[in-house]
Amino acid sequence: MGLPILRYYAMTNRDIVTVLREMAALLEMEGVAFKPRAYEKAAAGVEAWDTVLADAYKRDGIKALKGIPAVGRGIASHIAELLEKGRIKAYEDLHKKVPVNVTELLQVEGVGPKMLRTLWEKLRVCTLADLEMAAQTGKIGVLPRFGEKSEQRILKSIEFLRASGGRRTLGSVLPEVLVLEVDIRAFPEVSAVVAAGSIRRRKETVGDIDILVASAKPKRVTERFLALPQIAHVYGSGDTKTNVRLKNGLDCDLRVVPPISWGAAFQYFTGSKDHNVALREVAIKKGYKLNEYGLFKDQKMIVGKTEKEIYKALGLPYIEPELREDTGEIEAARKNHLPALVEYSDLKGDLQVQTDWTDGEDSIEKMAEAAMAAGLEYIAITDHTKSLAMTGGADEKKLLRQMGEIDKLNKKFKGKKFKILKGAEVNIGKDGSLDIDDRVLAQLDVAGAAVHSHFNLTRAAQTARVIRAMENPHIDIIFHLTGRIIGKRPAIDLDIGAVIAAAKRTGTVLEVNAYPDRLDIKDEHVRKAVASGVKLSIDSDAHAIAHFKLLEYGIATARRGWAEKKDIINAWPVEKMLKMLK
DNA sequence: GCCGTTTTCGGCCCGACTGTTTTCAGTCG
Repeated sequence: MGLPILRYYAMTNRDIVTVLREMAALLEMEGVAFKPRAYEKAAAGVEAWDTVLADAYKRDGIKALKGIPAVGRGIASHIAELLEKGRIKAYEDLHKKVPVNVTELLQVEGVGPKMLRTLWEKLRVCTLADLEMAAQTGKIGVLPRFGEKSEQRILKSIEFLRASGGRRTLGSVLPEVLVLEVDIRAFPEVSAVVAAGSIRRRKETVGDIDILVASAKPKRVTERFLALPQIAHVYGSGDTKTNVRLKNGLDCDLRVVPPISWGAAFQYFTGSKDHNVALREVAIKKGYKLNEYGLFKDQKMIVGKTEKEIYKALGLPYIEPELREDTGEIEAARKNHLPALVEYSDLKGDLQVQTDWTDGEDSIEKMAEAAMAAGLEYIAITDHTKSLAMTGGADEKKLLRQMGEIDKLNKKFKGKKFKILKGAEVNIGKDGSLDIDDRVLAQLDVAGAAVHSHFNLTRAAQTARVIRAMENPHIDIIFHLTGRIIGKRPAIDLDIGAVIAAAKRTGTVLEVNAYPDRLDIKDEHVRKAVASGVKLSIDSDAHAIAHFKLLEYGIATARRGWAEKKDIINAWPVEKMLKMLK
């Protein structure tokens, strides 16, 4: 892994974040006060900022950098130096003092900046390989304030680090978590159990599982938990807090709290960390102290039983978990401007459904029946088009034939409150052209278009291509705009601002694809689209009857992007929805 | 180094667990 200072050109936001994080750690090693946290916050600010800083800086200079939250004069000038020269002198000076591979080594659980400093001073540990070697040869256990157990723990952490490889999609984790919840709920001493953390906030990927339990007998609960068959390794376990690795490779925290503190604990362990920090600052300003046991005035507990009463005591309305990312929700709450989020029960239709006419598993009729059973009132059949030959993509003739089949089925379903709409997932070519003739597109109820190839064009080319598809007078929706597959394929390089502006101008809807590996467009793009007045659809992209339940993940993504029912066209009745389309 | 419903100076979130300690520093969330 090369150090960031070696990349002289094309400095990405990610590179900047990495350098700022390293500076935070290096300052911490030096024992410098407060600065580490300032650099951490600035790194988080850049991470959440989605304009390309290299471009913004070229255009607007240092001003573009100081607009980022938690970036002030000092760090802005560091970033500018990095963008211009590919290096930061202050970073290099720090790195010279303790020349270790900070980013790599800090991934080792239980190893922090202070330990790294000692390990370097005494043993010249610079890399993960150095650390492993030192631990294996017993050199760490004999250091002051280290011991046999520290050494074993480091080796175990390195092993896990190599084995796991990071976060998993919410969709792949949630079903397993629900099983775990059921198992724990069966303990007789447990009065409540719930997965908090990023799972409750419905973040698209999950790094670990936070299970919160209310019980008056924490020791007994912990014993039972540690005896569960899902557990692979115990990192640590105390009276109220236990940390384990599950057999599925994920880490899991169990916290047991007394029922009286349930609300405070639920709030605290739901996070996000940044939301909590901001909330505690609100508490301090009001002369309170907020922790996982309650809201306190001096030593006296004011509230703690429910989340609602805590927010209320802080002068705020309840904030939905999906909003708790410290991206303006506390400010919005204070002004009573929180969005009325689209609800999980709000969807009336699904506008992207594949069938056995192309690469789906099931017939149009079966998909329709499954959608009805899922409580929907309409679906659009959107099979692939001819460019996707491997799926048996439809040409104009096949589409017309399918429309006839849909007419027949709609007659059959007459009397039920359900309608099958005629649609297609039209392929967008390299230049933005479409592979279905306009005269046929005009006959569809819902025409979606999507990118399925040429993922590596330049930003300008990708952006122009998608906008050209939007400008077609028949294309109603762009499906899975960026084409990303989480953890496997990066998003195509798009100027999201330009795409959203074009969607607004052309009256094109953007899809929130609910498939857990896609979630495309993602939460922050939803927020931008909504802010620009662009309408969205939340679609399952179902390829089988079981897939309608995936809509939940799309709704979660829309909620995380502050979307309301009025922004989601398939939360509307079918007539109103159709009227909105081109 | 950042930031402002007390503030352009003086603050900066809070608690559990571990290991190596005889009272606490380091790490984590």
